[in-house]
Amino acid sequence: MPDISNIDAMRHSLAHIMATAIKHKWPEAKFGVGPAIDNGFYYDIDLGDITISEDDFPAIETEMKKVIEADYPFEKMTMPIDEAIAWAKENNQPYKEELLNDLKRAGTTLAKDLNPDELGTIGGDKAEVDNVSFYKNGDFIDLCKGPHVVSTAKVGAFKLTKVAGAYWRGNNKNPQMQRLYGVAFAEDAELTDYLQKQEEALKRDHRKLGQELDLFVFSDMVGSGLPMFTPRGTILREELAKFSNSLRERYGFQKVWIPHMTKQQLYEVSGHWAKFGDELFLVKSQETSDQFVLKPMNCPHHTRIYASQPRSYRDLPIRYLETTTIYRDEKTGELNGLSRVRSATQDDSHAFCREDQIENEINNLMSAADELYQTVGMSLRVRLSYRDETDAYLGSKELWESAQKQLKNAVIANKLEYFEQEGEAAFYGPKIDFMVTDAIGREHQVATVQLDFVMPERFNLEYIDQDGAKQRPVMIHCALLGSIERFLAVYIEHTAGRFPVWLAPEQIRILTVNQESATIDFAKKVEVDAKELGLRVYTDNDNESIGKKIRSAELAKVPYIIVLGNKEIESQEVTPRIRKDMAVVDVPITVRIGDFLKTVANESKSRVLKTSL
RNA sequence: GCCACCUUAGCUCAGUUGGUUAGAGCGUUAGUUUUGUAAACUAAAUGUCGUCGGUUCGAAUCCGACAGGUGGCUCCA
Repeated sequence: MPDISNIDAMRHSLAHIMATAIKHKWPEAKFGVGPAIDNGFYYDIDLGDITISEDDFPAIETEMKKVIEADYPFEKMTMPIDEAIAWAKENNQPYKEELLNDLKRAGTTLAKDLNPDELGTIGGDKAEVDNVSFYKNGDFIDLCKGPHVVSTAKVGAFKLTKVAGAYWRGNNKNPQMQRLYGVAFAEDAELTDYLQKQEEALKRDHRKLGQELDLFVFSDMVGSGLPMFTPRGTILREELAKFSNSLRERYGFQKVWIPHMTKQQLYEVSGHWAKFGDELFLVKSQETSDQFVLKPMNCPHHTRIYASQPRSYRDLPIRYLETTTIYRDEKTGELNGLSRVRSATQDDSHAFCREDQIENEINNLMSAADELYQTVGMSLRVRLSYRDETDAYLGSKELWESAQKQLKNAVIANKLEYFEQEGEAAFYGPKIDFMVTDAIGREHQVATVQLDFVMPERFNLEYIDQDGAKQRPVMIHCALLGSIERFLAVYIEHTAGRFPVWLAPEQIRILTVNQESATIDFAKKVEVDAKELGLRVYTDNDNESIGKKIRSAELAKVPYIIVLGNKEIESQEVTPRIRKDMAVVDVPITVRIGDFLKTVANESKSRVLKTSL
């Protein structure tokens, strides 16, 4: 049985075995780096004009199995670095040669200049600079630090998964190599298990569910990265935004409204034009000579509202809130469903406050965030991102230190799980990043609260203090959901489309047993009663079997299904069918129709995750 | 933006080495049935085979460009 703790060595050895197979098939192959990674391994390969596709995988895997069955020992050899360079030259391995030359040049400072993948491949310990190590398995020799398994038969279960382009040494100025990925585990069962989990994740894919549940669409005519939301999807967006807003309105935030474009000048002042100019959508006026831009963020606009009149220290904090769409011209290759789009809607807010008010403001926002993520049923932890000792930051050091302390106090006061990281702050201020873990264990960054010392400066924002002197306010940016699109991408996959009642586009589906007018009239009345309570309800009158109508309601993941027929007309009671994830008990319960509707309406209003029925 | 792959009905997908009027299931529509907690029966309609151009006697099929998508790389205020 293979040694489980040795899994990295197994994966790394598989990278070598894959390289061996490639070399057998294409002797002219030039190799880059081939490390072990989470769940597997990869190797970067340059085959000149030859492209490997997934169709080649069976042949490569067969060749790999031959190497594995031959059970060649992995033999370690060391040689002086100059000899190694000569070897690389002789064997026409320019990438290895480049790494070795860097290694020689960098000497003892090596660790800083090479990334870990490269270190793993070439043998990067300071002590080994003079003598680098090679590993030999059968007829294949590779520059490598190791470690490896004893012999090629000891590598466990593997599968080649995909081929991708990857820039040499991760730099897009460098040529692109072909990266072959594989997954590998010590035991066959683990590999099978992993592949099954991948399939599970695929079933939850928000792009797939978005189509199946009729939530959002894309159109070639509108363009890539520009999602449009159907009536159902729009309910999700609006309920989420409404909730996010209400959590802040409680703390004195007021709604504002800004147009979605502006003159270029606004971003020249804010500094975004110089820094992010190539991500801005430009809009040309046919009437004037002004250059317009679609807004890629909202803060500069909001400063204009703040600055529209003189502010007293008594007025602060001034808090603006707006759910509004921003536009960024993302590179096409980076777009992805709802998680990376060109039009994103932020539940954005900006508080303008005094330095001594930071803690209280952050406290409020943390409390709002905590409530929001508890309500949607996702566990939250936060990262406090501080400055480091370099001078890459704007604003006085005292201000930073005071602000960082206030951030931390607010996080502790809210009993949030947190960790601190120096050097992760933005140049304009420290921040708090929100990370949530979804139902299948993946962590996503959803939103940030950021302190900003720079924008008030650039826009010359001020207030008058008690001595009549002009002072600079601090700006606090916050989006609790982040972008609604991105949040939905995470949330759809978290819930697998089974939304809680308050978010469900359709909360109750009424199924009629037959098409007799008594039944239809009764269903109509129940529907009207439900709508009066503010419920989202749909009646399925189709001339289909009740089984089929239940099936289609279940597939639509409607929280409550009620069947209406003569029995219900007589008893005025229903036995609601409750979506499995919401039910607390397993037995069906019969309730009076009016009580049922009231209960659901209450659950919707109080945003519960489970039903009390 | 870069590399690889993909694009056939509303959806999921077949379509043999280029060869007549391009198929299936689900969905939709119509009729029959009047249904009791996860799929009733019968019939019908539906396609610029992503777009444009090329090769060919002939293109869904081969080639090119463009658009859109997928997986990576690079990026993400």
